[in-house]
Amino acid sequence: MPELPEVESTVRYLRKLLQGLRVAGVRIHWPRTIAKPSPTAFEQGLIGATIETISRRGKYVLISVSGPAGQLAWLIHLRMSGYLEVFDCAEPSRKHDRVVVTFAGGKELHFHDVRKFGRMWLVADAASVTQPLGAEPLDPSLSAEDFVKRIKSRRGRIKPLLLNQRVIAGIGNIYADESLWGARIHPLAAADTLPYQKLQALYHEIGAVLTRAIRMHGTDAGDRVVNGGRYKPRVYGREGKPCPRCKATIRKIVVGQRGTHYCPRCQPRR
DNA sequence: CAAACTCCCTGTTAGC
DNA sequence: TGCTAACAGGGAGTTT
Repeated sequence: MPELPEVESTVRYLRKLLQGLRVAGVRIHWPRTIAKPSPTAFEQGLIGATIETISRRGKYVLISVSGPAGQLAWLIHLRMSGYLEVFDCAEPSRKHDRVVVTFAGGKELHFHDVRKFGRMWLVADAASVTQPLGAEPLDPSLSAEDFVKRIKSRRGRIKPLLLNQRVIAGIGNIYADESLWGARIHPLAAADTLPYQKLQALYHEIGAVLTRAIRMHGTDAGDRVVNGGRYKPRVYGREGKPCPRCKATIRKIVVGQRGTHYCPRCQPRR
């Protein structure tokens, strides 16, 4: 599932291939992919526009385009199973392609999304979509103190907090489990009672895990990611296998309706 | 405010 | 072999 590292990899990939191209056409195979505006308005707004900058906010791909109607923000969220692939020349739409954008010169961007949860927006201001997002975990301006403050100001268990995009943006189920394992924190720990040092460790662990995963182009956890990730999870998806640190058997529980993996020895409760 | 639940989706897998 | 049901999960929305 695409989380921050996978989205970041995708952004770097798109940046190399799409910058400066002019949109020639749009094929929408699954209209619900277009969250805003209507599919027709999306198509009309994009055609003739030029790709300027490509960046990331949380798990959103942000593409700024300039068209006859001025500056617009094209946002893409891959959700569960989406991925973006660029082709050098015309390519027929495949089975799970939901949106295909063609460019002058022949290149094409295919949005492939088996589960149909992925969404796109074309809006005047990206912030209208990304407004609710919390801090960027890799932004240098987010200090350990800020992070701890954000977490401590909330009640509730630590794992659902990490998954809450309004608190910290970009962390999904895999990297939440990986970070908590790294910081030796039990996923059910009450966030506001965790010692300062533990949360500081978590802050550093999140940065380290995400950075390492970006370097590996994300996780190879079944669902496909462009460029094929090589990040190997330590606990995620490793139920019943030995903890890489202490060899205890990794356990899987449900926290906030999400499968949660942890080491009962490294991450004791309380 | 927290947490549980429902919905959106389909490929994969377990069970029979 | 072939069927059905459970499951996975990001995020929005609703209910407890």
